[in-house]
Amino acid sequence: MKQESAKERILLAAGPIFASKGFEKTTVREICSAADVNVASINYHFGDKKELYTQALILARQLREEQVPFPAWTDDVTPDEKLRGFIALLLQRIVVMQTEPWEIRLLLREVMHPTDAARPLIENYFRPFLDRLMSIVDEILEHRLPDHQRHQIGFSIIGQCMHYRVSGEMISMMISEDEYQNCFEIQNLADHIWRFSLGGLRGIRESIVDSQLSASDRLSNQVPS
Amino acid sequence: MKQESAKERILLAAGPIFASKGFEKTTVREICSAADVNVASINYHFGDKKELYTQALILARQLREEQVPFPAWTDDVTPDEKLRGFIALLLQRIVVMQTEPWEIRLLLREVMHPTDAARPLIENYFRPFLDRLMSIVDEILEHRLPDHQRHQIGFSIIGQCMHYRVSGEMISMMISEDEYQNCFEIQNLADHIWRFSLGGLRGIRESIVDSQLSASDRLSNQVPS
DNA sequence: TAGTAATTCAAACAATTGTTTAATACACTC
DNA sequence: GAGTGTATTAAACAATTGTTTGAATTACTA
Repeated sequence: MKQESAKERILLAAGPIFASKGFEKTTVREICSAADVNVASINYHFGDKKELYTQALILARQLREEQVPFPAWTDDVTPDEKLRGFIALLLQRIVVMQTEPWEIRLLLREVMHPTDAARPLIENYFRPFLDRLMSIVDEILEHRLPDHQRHQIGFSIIGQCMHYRVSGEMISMMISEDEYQNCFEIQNLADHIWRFSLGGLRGIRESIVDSQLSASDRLSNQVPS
Repeated sequence: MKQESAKERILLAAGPIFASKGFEKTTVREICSAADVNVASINYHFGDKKELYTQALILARQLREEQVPFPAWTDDVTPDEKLRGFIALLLQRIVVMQTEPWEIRLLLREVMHPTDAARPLIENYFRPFLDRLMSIVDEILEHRLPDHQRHQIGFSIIGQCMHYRVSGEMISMMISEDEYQNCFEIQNLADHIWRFSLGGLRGIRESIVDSQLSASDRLSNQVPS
């Protein structure tokens, strides 16, 4: 009298396993063991392993169709504080990712190995991050830069965060375990990246002011020689 | 009358294959076929597949050291210029995709998914690289921060560069092809990352000055109540 | 040149993989 | 309740993996 059919149990068991180990390293026997079904069941119900993976991907997408919303900031939150919140959120959701549900992790895995035509999915997930970030940058700079500069700034901030995901293992090997435990927690990292990026932004803002000044110099305020 | 011994041919053949497919997906038979040796040769000369991988990594590092030595800066180069040079060098080493030598791909693979073979790599290759960057940072700040902060700064700069390598695909999805062609050349990126990082460093330097001031306030300049 | 050590080779080995099979158990209809 | 189609099972299968074996060949030395 099991609530879920064998097919459902396989699908539900496969998702998290695929999400954490990927397609290649996941064995059908492991899935069947987790789903408590016979080894032949995958082939009986899904045809083959690949089709099961596809179904798991589809299921993940259905379950996560709606975008995960960003926190809504009230009006009294300063742009600087928003940036701090954004960086912490990015670190939390994409870098650590343990807190993310398996559906997201599975989809993200697909993102990292861009073999399939899952392009729109990628856009849907990452585009809001970048857009949101750039609008915060606009606020901080009190100025909307040309797109390519906005993008470069966005990638500078995202890149700092992503590095802890992409090279996280290497980083943990390069510094002492003690330092890693104490100084590379999410909040520590968010603080540093926040400060570093605020500095970078301020430098850019000042260079804007300079260029504007020099531009107005050239235009209307020629210094008499 | 072959110039290269079987052992050498195996090593030379293994490098590019490991680099393009990774350790798991590379089969010993493929390597042996490429090296034109018997299947048993790997085990005879190297013991097992894993040791061959380690040797290939070591070779990659040696070749890379010879190919791209670090520039020796003269005394009149300012720390800021050194940072600019460092960033450009890093970008040049890791971002260029086409005509990219297998040594880089193999090394970067190890960065993202380190195996046991990564330990000596870190000590001999990556650590000195990070140290170099951090010493430049020390010069710019005219102050040696605690290690964890030096590391975080180093990772912030390296992370910005790495992002264009690791997420290059996603980046090209986020921006128009036109913008990508015109504004994301290596020199453009180096300029931006350089400026952004200089700003970040300046922010940190000022926070040092502030904390030193407030520290001296507390220590020797107590305000009479 | 004879002999010994090092190397190469085809073949087999053991383990793991995804998949198939054929018998059995179950569920449902008439 | 017999019959029929579906579902489950243990076992085997075929393919691939890294590795080992033992004989054959080569290279080197005394």
